[in-house]
Amino acid sequence: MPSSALPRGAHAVLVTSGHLRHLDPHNQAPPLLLANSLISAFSRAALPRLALPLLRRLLAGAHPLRPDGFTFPPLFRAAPGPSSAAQLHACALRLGLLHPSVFASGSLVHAYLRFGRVAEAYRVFDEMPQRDVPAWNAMLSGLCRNARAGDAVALFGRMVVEGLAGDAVTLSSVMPMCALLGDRALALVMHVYAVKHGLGGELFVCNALIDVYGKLGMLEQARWVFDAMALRDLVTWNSIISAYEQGGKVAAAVELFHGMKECGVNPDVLTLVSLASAVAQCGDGRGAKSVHCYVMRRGWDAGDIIAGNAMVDMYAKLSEIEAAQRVLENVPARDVVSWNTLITGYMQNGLFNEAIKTYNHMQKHESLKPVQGMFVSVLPAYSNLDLYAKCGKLAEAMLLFELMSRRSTGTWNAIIAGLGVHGHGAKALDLFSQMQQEGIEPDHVTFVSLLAACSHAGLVDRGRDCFHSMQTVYGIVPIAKHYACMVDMFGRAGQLDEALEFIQGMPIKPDSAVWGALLGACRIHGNVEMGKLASQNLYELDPENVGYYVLMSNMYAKMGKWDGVDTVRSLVRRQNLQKTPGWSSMEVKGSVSVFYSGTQAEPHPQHEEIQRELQDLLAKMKSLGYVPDYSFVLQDVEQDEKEQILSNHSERLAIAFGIINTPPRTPLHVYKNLRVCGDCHNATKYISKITDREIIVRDSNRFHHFKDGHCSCGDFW
DNA sequence: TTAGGGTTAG
Repeated sequence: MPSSALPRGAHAVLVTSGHLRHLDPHNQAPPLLLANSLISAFSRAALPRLALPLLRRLLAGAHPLRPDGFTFPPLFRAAPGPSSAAQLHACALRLGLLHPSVFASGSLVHAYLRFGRVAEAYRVFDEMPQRDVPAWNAMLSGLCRNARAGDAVALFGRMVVEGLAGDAVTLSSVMPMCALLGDRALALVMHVYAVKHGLGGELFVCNALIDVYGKLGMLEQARWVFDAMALRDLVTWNSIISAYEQGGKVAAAVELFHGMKECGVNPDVLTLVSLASAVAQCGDGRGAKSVHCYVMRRGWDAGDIIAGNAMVDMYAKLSEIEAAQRVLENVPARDVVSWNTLITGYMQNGLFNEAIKTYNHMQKHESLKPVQGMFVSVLPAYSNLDLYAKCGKLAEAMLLFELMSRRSTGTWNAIIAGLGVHGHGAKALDLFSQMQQEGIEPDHVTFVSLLAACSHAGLVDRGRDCFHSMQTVYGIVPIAKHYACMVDMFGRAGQLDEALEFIQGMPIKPDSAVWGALLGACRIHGNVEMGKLASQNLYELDPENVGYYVLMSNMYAKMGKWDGVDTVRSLVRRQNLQKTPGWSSMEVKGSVSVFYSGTQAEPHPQHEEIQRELQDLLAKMKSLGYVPDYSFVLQDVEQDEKEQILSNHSERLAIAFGIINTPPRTPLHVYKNLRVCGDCHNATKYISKITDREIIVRDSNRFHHFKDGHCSCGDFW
């Protein structure tokens, strides 16, 4: 019976029981060759348990054989872990079989890198007397797999310097690094390299190019590569569809999906993952259903965790939370990502209680530890965004905080700051005591939050205590920021003389934040004389900042001191000061739009609509009694132009954009880089009433929560 | 019936 007719298992039994030589008396093949073939076959079948004993049998069996250069590469490939790779490495070295064989060394490099042993791989690679292209490729691809993008690109450079031309494998290994590094120029260079080396038509190279261009947002280039391809496979289609989907061109992504089917290419899980994200992005509920059906028909939702999670994410993004939940319940091997997706979905839809319930459920029933940082990352985000958005939801944020198992100083700082900006000074102080009880060491950031909390809540004495104990108990030397908080605290409470005295007693030079706090307080309380003192210091410390001139001018105007207004204006004119460009951003359906004050060289795509909305609002505001406050305009222009300038402030553009692009009564969240001007502050009160929306503006100073014609900040302008 | 390297992901 010829040995080739034996089933594989029989080979294994024969070989491992020492009957190799007797396997087949008619077979002329030398026993070593036969053994090598078997080792190779087993390792290709990923059966290290069968492959590795063969080596032992060869070396120490009844009839020992000396392995040759062909024996080790498949063994390296089959190594189940780094320690067995190291043992094989030592064995090959002992037998003198490693470095003479480029093949063996190259595959050992690959083996080490599979287990993240970069240093060992480098050592073997550097010791190789000569290296061929596959050896370079093993090193390059391994570095890429270990996310060592910089090293990989550097090594590729070394290869180029040594005059060795890479091949298609080289390029498709290194190309993804451009995306990881976010390096568009490098992507173009690699593309040129590919064309120069005649690899521009290689399937894998093109696929990698499309993927990289897509990830870097270079859709035109991705499309160009795609269109030029003579042969496309599943990966090609997946890459181009994903590129369009990630780039927000969802209609094109869906169209390509149909094109793919017309070409007779069968979609796989990854195709549907992109498609799910595309239909979710364009709010296509019906599309979502058909994507889900497609996935179910193939059983992917039950069998493939990525597909299942993608379905959860899709429904969550469409605010179909119940559907998301149902899908999740049917994902058999739910992991932390699955839960995180659902919880994030709840959060995005404002269902904080559901999020917390789900979180509890996950911990109780799935014995899954939340990824370290899952909530640590969510919480600060919420203290800055959602948390502030819904003052009433502060309780839920606190609950989330309670749920967190490991709380660091940073987490505590976040929740204390969150409480502080909403005026819950006393609660912030309570939490601080709790923090002390738990033995968490506060840092200087904690005290900035605490002092700001005291300031916002008008707790002057408590603030003074904090400032004191910070130094005596914790040995933290106050920095200018702490002093500025103190000045702000005295100032808001109307204790302007205290504030000034405090500044004069400072052991360090007061900076612009300190004087700025005083100026702000002077404006609130209408103290022009002290305001002058503060602004003079500010003009010296921060002469470029027009904001202080605006405040001063506004103050003079409020008091009817028009000559003061003129003086400030001429100061601004004489120095030819340019206002820091103000911008505001707003997030609608997960994408952020940024608006700049005034007319733009490149107007927003919805410019006309936004202007119409603003005009419409202005008319309604005026009918309710709104009077524009031109003291916030320093430009010397006609009155109607001033009105135009005011209503084109970036925060108003953002608000108008939000009104146009969200359903009625959806709360609007605006972030502004500068302080909201007094006129916009007033206007936003009216807008909140007219549109019956909550409008939350986070400016460089604080949160403003507008609702039903009022603002939570309580400042009067 | 003898050998090493490659592209897409929630």
